[in-house]
Amino acid sequence: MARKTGSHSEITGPKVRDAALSLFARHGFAAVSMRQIAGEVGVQAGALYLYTKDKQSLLFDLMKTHMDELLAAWDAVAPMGDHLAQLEAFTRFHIRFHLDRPDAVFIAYMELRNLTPDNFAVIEALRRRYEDKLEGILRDGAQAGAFTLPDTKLATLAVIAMLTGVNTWYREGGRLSADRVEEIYWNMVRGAVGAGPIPS
Amino acid sequence: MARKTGSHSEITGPKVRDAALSLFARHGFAAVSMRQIAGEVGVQAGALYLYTKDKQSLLFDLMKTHMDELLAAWDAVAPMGDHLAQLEAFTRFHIRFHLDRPDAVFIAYMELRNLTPDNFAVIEALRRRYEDKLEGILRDGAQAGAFTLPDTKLATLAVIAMLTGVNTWYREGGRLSADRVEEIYWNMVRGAVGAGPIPS
DNA sequence: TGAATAACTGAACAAGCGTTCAGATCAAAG
DNA sequence: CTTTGATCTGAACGCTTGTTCAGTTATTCA
Repeated sequence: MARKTGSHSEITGPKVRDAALSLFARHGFAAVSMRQIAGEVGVQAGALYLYTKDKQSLLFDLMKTHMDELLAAWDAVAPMGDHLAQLEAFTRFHIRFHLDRPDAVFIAYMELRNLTPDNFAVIEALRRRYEDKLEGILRDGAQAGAFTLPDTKLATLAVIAMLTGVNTWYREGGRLSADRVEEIYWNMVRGAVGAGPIPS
Repeated sequence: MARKTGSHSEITGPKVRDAALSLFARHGFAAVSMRQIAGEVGVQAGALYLYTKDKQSLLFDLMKTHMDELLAAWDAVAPMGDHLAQLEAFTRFHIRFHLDRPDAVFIAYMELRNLTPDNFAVIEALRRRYEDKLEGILRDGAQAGAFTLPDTKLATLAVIAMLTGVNTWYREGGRLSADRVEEIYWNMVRGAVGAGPIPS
């Protein structure tokens, strides 16, 4: 069964989702046709509309699911320890989570402008909520003297930009393992927030 | 005169360039039609082909010009001082140059996948050459003991990602001046590369 | 086996795409 | 005033787009 009769609001068929994710990431939303997606699934274009209301909903579903998973995954992991440990946990979590889903991350960052205004507002709010997780850690840590930050908001955006950047170059089986990348970036993040030298 | 008879290789008409730059940045290359660009210029679609060979060349020209200007601007500014001064100069230059041309930067980062393989190779090589400027500074500085870097290549990519990220949130007339942003980011970069505490 | 419903096809729709080109229009030069 | 060449129009080209839908096939359940 593709859907409950008369409703498209539930989860889009996994094969359709996977095909759209991969194609949107590779060629961009606007450059991919419904017929290409259908071809990847092994079906005619018309059949896609049993799984999704339209092309826009397909994009929105992908981005919404990604952001929901991101927030849920962090909430499931967010530690209670000292400020430095929290920041380290966030750093490692962000790198790992993003490296595990390069296509979804790519789409979530590059296709924002192809969302309708309503859909954009939803995704933007989720992105903001995620940023706030890090900003909270940095604010509390700065207040407690664990970090030295001239501007908490800018530090938040700078750290996220730096960490997300890993996705642009990391390739599985490359020179460095994901563990080693985490390690190296954690050291750079620690320095950027003025958290003192590396403990021996 | 739009062009020398029989050749499209020279500089694309400025009005066409500007219209394409703005539209590509706002909606994406694939989502913008030649008719939209023509409408912005105040001309019929056919007239665009007096200024550009085809849509792909229009995109390539924009990206190529941007990268050429980026490299030329750095070469015109690159200082000779100590390693820390060089890194500071690069940091400030990168932020300033990118904040001055947000549309071109956006296109150069987002539309790489819409280039033909040949055109992509050209742009990619220029991007690599720019990265090498920073990597040289970091390598020399690390060797001289001015920086503490576990991995020079990763530090290069991390710093560039962090700095380019400014473009995603900076708006003229906002909370912070470009000068102040440079200042704050320079402190974070200094910390990330292990260049010691802020001098009083 | 037969009935019901899910899953899908294949053709059609109007609209828009990049690109070409014969001809109109315009500006400058002789 | 005529000629020349740049500049641009407007229509046309073949093709692709997202989306719909009547009709066919496959699967499930009694």
